[in-house]
Formats: sequence, structure tokens, C-alpha cells
Amino acid sequence: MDKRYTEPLKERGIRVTPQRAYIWQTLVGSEKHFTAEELKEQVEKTLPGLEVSTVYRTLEVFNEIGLVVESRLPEGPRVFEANPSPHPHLVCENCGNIFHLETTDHRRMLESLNREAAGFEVRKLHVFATGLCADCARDGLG
Amino acid sequence: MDKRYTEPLKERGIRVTPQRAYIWQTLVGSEKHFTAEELKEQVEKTLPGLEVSTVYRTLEVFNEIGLVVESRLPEGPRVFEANPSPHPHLVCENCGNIFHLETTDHRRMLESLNREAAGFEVRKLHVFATGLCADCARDGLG
DNA sequence: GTCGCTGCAAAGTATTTGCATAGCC
DNA sequence: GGCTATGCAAATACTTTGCAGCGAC
Repeated sequence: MDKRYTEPLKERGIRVTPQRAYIWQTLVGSEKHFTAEELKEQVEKTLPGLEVSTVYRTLEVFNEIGLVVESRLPEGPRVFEANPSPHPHLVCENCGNIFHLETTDHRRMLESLNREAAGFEVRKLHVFATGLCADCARDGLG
Repeated sequence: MDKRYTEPLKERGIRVTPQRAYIWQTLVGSEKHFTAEELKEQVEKTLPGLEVSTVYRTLEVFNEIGLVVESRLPEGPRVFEANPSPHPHLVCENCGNIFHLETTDHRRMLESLNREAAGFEVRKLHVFATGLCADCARDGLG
């Protein structure tokens, strides 16, 4: 297994197992979101017999040590992605596709929230929007 | 039943039933969030035998006609609240309390998202932050 | 009277947990 | 070798669905 996928785990002091390494490889190998189920299916090609419960437990650990970020979109199961810079998500109401939006507004909003929140210490900011993606909007759907 | 709680339903062209009217009454009677289960428990005091499935179906209808807004917080079941002006939610990582934040940034962010989203037509914007509420931050928790 | 809403029961989906064993350090 | 992670199976939490009868309009 490529050290590229084991080092980040070792560095953060968690035990390195094939399951964890391949799950991590899958996450960083794509900028996509994954559900636990999708990760299981993907990694299973390399590690037959992998269980979803293992994936969930792994994602929980990864989340705690900051390797992944979790989002609860308006529909469907939770999705996870490798430690991205925080960004808004756009979910199409029609086709269900998820889009990532790189933007500078995120940090600004976090800062302004902290200012307005009157004592609440904001740590993470989650933003998602629903609407119609370009394709579906063009087709006049929704 | 007070017309105050039946009119909004009638106006929007949905059939008025006791279940719907009391669910609506509960929602507008408090600025809180409710889970489907909480609504059931509350309304059941007046309408014994009310089913959660009815509550879910009602909330779906209310959502479609814009009477309620739904949020998926980082933990736990979905929550619903009576048609508020859109606002960010703050969820305390320690005590789990949910705070509402009135802010002008919401609209601004929606507009700027629409500008940046390259063809994606943003309809609804959901913002929530996690962190520590004033009380828990003061106690040095988390 | 018609058609939509409700209760009831059952199924479905997403996620968590307990326990014995395997395998990392 | 000790202790944690995994597989397996079962349980739990949340939500949806099918259907028959009731009730709003």
C-alpha cells in the first residue's frame, strides 16, 4: 500500500489497517462525495467482505481527527469527502446531482456569524443550497 | 378550532382536517423547532391516537405549500418550523441546543451564490453552524 | 357522493451496537 | 502479547408506503 495513503493516518496516531488505508485512498482519489455505502462498494473491489459498519466506524474516526468532513444534504444518506476547504454545496432538486462551489464567501460568512452570534463560538459552517442545476433549468424542469 | 389555524390551510387550497389544524397550531404557537415525533406527542394531547405517519405526511404537504421549513441538523431527526424568514441555525456541540440567528447576511449570501453558481438556479439556502454556545463556552467545555 | 386524509400495520432505509476473533504495533 | 479494529448479526432510529374506511367539501 502506497505510503501516501498510510502516512496521514499514522501521523494522526490512529492504527493503520487495510480497510482504513483503502477507504482513505478512495476518498482522496476523487473529489466526489461518498456515502458509506458507496465507499463500501468501491473499496470492496480491493477488500472483499468489507462491512458497512466498518466504513461507518472508520468515517467516524476520520471525522474526529479531521481527515474528512461530513454533510447532511436535504435528501438521502450522509455524505463524506476528504478534508476539503469548506465550501457550499448545491443540490439539484430535479436530478439530485451535487455540485461544489469554491467561493471566498464561506470564510466571510463564518466570520460575520461569529460576530453576530452573541457569544456562540462558531467552529464549523455548513452551507447548502437547493435549486435547479444548469441542465435541468435549461430543460424547464422542476 | 380558531380560524387563525384553519385559514392558512384553506387559503392555500388544502383540505382542512383537525390533525392538520392542530399540527399547524402547535407549529405557530412556538418559535421552536419540532421533530415529527415531538409534534405527534404535543398534538396527541388534543387528538389522541394521532399517528407519526400522519404527521410526516402533513409536514410534507406543509412544506410543499411553504407553510413550514425543514432542516437537517448535523445530528438527529429532521426538524420543522413554521414559515420563518430564512435564517442560520447554530447547534451547540456540547449541549445540543439549537439557536436561531436573525441576520441580513442570508439574503446576501443567496444572491452571491446565485451569481457564482454558473447556471445553477438557487432556490433555497440552508445554513447551519456548529460550535459552542455561550454557556458551554464559558464553562470551558468541548 | 367523491376524493383525499387518516389510522394501522408493515416494510424500507440509514445507522449503531455487542461480541468473538483477527491482526496491528 | 495487548489492545484495537473488524466481521457478523442483530438491534435501533427514522421515515415511507399500502390499504381500507372515514370525513371534508
